Amino acid sequence: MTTQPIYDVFENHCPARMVLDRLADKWALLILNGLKDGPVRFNSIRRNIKGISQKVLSQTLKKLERDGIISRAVFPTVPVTVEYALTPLGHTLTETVDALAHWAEDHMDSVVAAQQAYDAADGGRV
Amino acid sequence: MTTQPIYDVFENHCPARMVLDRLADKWALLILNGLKDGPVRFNSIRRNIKGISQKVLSQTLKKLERDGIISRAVFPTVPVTVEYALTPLGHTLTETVDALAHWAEDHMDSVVAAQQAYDAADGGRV
DNA sequence: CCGCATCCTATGGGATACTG
DNA sequence: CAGTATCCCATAGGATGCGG
Repeated sequence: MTTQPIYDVFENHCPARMVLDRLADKWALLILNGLKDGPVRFNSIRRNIKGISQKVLSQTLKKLERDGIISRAVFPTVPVTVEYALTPLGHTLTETVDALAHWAEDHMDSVVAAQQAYDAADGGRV
Repeated sequence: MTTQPIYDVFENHCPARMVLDRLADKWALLILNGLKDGPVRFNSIRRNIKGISQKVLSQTLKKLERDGIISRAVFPTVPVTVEYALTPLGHTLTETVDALAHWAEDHMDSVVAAQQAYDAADGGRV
């Protein structure tokens, strides 16, 4: 109890595990990545991220807001306008999230090649 | 223009989206993180990652192997010994994955605080 | 335009038991 | 030790329709 406050993602009940879990979500990662250049409106995000449903977007945004990673601003226009943006806390994430997304784009070829090699060997065993 | 066939994680059918999806998995992230210091045996990984089931571990390892991110080495001892390790490709990921895990550990307090504030406000509205 | 509510299916993932 | 195979349930998440 004295000096055990170091958090560890490998521990089952550590809050850090929970946080990592939130981040380990493709939709969340894509949303965060989409917000890195400034506030974006709901339907704009939705259009940017191909394939996301309105429900999932809504849910994910709310979770991220609850986590203090993004903020939600409502403008009383008619009809209403809502903008989502990264909070300062959220900004500390952009680099990392960006890195992950870029890794995916950069090494995709290698991954696809590896998959084909694997399947051609005995992975595709039937 | 020169290099426009750049893949885009925001595109629905882009392979990069698939790769990101693979990475956006808390178990995969934890496994990769656990392998960053060298080869580890199956049950050892399992013990290190609290709460992972043997089924999920097995599945995730296989996927990562298929993706060429980790390698699997079998030693014909009795009983058999199997070691998992990062491939060169996998090594290019460690920094990023590490960053994500560290972010979770470092900013967990802020996240938890944000959650409580959110719930105390109107998030907990019933 | 923003987003909640509902329905419904597919999948993730835990527990358990068995093989090489 | 290192898995594979089942069973089985909880949840994710798509589709659709309504309300502010």
